[in-house]
Amino acid sequence: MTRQAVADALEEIGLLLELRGENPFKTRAYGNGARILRSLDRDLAALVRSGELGTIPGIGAALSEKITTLVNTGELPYLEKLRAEVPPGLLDCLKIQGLGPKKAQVLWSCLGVTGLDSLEAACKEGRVKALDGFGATTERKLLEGIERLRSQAGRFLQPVVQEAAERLLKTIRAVPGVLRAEAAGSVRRRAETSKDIDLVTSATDAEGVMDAFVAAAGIEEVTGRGPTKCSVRLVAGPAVDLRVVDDVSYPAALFYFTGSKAHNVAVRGRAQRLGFRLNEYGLVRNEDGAAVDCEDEAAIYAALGLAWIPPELREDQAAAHHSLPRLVAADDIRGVLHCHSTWSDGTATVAEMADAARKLGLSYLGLCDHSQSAAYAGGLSVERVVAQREEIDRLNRTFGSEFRILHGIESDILADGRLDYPDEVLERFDLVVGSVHSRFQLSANEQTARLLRAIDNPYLDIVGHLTGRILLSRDPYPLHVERVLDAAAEAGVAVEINAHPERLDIDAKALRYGLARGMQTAVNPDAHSTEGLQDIRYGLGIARKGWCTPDDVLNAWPLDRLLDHLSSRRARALARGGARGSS
DNA sequence: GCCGTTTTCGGCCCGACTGTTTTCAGTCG
Repeated sequence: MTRQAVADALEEIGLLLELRGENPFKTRAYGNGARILRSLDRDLAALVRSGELGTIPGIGAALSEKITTLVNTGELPYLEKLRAEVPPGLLDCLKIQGLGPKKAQVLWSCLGVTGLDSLEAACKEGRVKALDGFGATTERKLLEGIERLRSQAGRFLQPVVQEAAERLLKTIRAVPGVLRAEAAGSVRRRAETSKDIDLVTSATDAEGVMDAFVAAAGIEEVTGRGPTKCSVRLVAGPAVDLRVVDDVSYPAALFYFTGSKAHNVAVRGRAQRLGFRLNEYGLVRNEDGAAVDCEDEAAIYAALGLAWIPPELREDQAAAHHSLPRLVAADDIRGVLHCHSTWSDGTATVAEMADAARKLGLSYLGLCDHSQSAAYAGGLSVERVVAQREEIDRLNRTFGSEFRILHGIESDILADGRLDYPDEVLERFDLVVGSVHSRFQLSANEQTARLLRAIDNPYLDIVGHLTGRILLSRDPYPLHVERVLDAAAEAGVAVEINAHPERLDIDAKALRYGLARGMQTAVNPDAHSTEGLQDIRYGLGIARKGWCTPDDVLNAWPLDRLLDHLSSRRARALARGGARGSS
């Protein structure tokens, strides 16, 4: 059993125990265990074999034994027993914002709620508001929550679909006779979430490819199979469509199944105007019915007088543009800004994070742990800020010129828009990220005023996760996004692309709006572990979808340029603030 | 359930907000 699957099992035990009303510290121990496993950068099976599991802080005798059983046998009787005692649908109910285990337990025991359907019925019949501790508002919010959950059902985050696609492609490419194979659809376009996975391949032996495909690991059921198309559903949830074509048709098929629908319509329209017909099998000249020889996608675009359009841009009007930007790519990234360490809620030490960044070939690491008002995340008091600085200075002396840790902070933006340290503390940081972590329920005007005041603070360098959204789970808070981006562009404050796959905040559309007004950005992994640094690839997808060039991205700049920018930006902002007599 | 240890059991991150109350419990970050 994989580390991820074991972590999921521990997490589920924690939730089931909570629903049974167990000691909260016991349930938390399972949740902690799941988090520890997810951020572990060692081989779990090897840890089990060597008996070192119990030496990991947070993993004691009980968890160690259960993890060992899961790894060795793939099952756990203890978990099966818990599952039998709690209705499975009750876990779905916990995904509703504002409904925790205590209330779910009451709904189950008093009203017989066992899932979203029975909860919806109970709400509509007014039985929920009659319960002690519940009221009409709660009942209404539960119904809204059910509605939102249903509207997002069947969508999956990038780590799920990207990794499944890569794994299946590896299987397909290993089949004899396979010439080309790629992911198409929303996965290739790097959409924030995907409904399903589309794979396109060219092969001399379609049957052989499909045989290997349906035999791949992680497939729950085969839902359809014909001569050119095979559909399956994965254990992880998403459906996968595999299309096998001959190699001549491959470029057109890849183009067609990559979409988006709007992009295909635009390009087909252009083809029509130029006297061609474009479908999933190829590009055909109308006057003589001859197929145009296109050995790859670029040739199709070229035949229509267009440069090849990167899949990330195939959402809107890209086909109407004559020149496309040189999009930022993984190779451009020089460093990371905004990640955490054990000084606050990260799982790796500063030295470990720095080491991981160096191994990725990066030349700087902006460490931005949580600030003092983030008590839940172990935010740094002023004294600990000073101590952390000493540790960072000490480490920097060991690196020489090839690597540098920047001492930053992720400072909470308070409800009134102030940052949560006085200026004399803020000025000591190399880098200040400001983020909203509380008071999401302010009105759009209040939230906007809050962000605008933060942007006016001369010490703020980067706005963190602008809208607070959590994909598939929490909507953005009300905010006049464009007004905030206008102000950030004006003040020279960057707005990050939070690269965590559950956030991807800001989104590509807002990013493009800001960039067009001169705003800068940074692709920030917001990593809480060494592994989390890898999330930068999801942020790059958004950057590219937002038409972002390397010049727009602070962490695509060499360290010298970044440091010059940060110091001159602050000097300008202080001069401006001084002139206005505010701070 | 984990940890640290006064080696047998008590403390475990904590403050703010919401909706329900009339002083608080549940949820969240």
